Amino acid sequence: MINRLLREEIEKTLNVIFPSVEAEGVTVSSLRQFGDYTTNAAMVVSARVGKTAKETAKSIVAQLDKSEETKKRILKMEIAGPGFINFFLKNEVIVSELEEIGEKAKKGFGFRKGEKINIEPSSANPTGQFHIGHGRGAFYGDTLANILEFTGGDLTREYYINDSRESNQIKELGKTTLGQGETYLTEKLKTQIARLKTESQDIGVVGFLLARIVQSDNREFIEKKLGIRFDIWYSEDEKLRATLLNDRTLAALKMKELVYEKDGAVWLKTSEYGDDEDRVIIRSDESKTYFLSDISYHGDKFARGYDVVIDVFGADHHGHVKRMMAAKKMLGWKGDLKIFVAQMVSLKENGVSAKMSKRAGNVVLLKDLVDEFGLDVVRWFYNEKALSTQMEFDMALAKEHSAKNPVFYVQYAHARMNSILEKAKSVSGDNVSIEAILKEPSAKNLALKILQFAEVLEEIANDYQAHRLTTYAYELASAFSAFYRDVQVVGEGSYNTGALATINITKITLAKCLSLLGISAPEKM
RNA sequence: GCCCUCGUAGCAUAAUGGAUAGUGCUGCGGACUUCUAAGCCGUAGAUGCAGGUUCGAUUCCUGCCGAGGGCACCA
Repeated sequence: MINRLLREEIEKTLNVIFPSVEAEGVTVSSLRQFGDYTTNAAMVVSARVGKTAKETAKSIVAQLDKSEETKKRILKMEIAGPGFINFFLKNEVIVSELEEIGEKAKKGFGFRKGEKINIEPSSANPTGQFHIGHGRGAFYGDTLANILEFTGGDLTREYYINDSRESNQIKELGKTTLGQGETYLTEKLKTQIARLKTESQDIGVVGFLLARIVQSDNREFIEKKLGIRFDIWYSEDEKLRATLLNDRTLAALKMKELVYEKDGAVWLKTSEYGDDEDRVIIRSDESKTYFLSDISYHGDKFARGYDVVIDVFGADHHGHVKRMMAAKKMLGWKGDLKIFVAQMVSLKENGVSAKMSKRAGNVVLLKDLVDEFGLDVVRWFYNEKALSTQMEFDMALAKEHSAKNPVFYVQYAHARMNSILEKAKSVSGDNVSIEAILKEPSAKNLALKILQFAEVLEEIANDYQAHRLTTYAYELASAFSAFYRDVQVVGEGSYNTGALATINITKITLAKCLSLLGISAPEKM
């Protein structure tokens, strides 16, 4: 790929003229006047080599000019602004790159080749249904997993079922089931209680059995309604409690002298490993805390040999990041632990922000969202925002705007491409090359946008900011719209071969974007 | 009080420290005899405040203001 090749060339160049200086990136130029690709390498490096940015740029360009690899591909290089080096590609190079992207968009990229990656979204409690807050982890995690897989990763999508009968949540659920309380009680829960068949009066047992029903309903919702597949449904009760893994974790921590007793409870010395304070792992009533389970669980994940373990936490759990990182250090887990925090989703009604509160009855369920707008709109809605965005959700406004959701723009572009490809089947080609078509600015612009697909995927594979893919998909659709406006593809008796080939690659690329986003790519609309 | 996030136009948001802060909705104004008008073209409108670092700051640092979240032997 051309940006990688240029990057390597610059790296080599810097090695020659400024040894021991790191290379910088090459990216698609923001504006056409700045060439096709651009690099800020000279400006970044200049301070370290004690020259001005422009002098540095001149040296780099002079050295690049000597390279056969560069000469073959670059029409010209310009030094512009404070020291950018802008590259203008030969059209033949754009064509070959385009064809390469067309192939890769089918087969995948290799940025994360061979890495074993485990990803787990924050799971819903076993006490109720998915609300709009849960959508973030679920959709973001799914899209990110798709992208990491498409860029070569060996992915395991995992869902943690926190169904331990020792947990207080489960006990509360049991009380509610037995009519001893009303915690978590909703109309939905009442129907789930009605499905429960047990004679037991033990709150732990009853709560556990009810949680199974709730979790099973949630699982069905995730698979059928959200269309998200998981490779592993990891039951806390089966995998951590029943196997005594929690006990072994505890023993290991004791052996390493990482715990102490205080006030009848067992504490973990997390504060010595970057956490704000020490944490209880065994309560004074001898029951285990959730944190101990979480340590066992993550230890188990790393023991399974993942190079990278990714968690998506809800914002209300962000305090857990430090303690998990502390646990990783303590136990020396090999591999990367990446924890992303999805910010809160709040409600807005009549222009006024409101907290989502089950008690106040103003919870918006994810199910209702999908029923109202359809999965494509909902997935786009979540996928277009960074996890760090504290999004506000206004149901009334969403209804008003859903018909104008950008997802339709992108899907419409795809349907149009398909329509053109279909139409061309009835006529013959005129043998115009892609290179000839590139003389049209909007065609060249579209081609360069397609080349950017590799760049976007590489960025996401590196920094996990999966929402960039929606931005890219929109830009690609937009570049196609301009192309469609300016270039007649199918004429009276023939079609333009180069233009049709361009459309074909565009369609493959756009369809791949949509499929990675979990959104359908309709053939017609 | 302490800790973590976040503050970008009327609204929802984008921007590995880069060139003129991108996009959608809303508003205003256009074009239709043509491969799908769910489309196209034009126009208006934004980085909370004050410093600092840098050739260059929406981005990094400090303080302030504002919003959200967390500070349990709940999860």
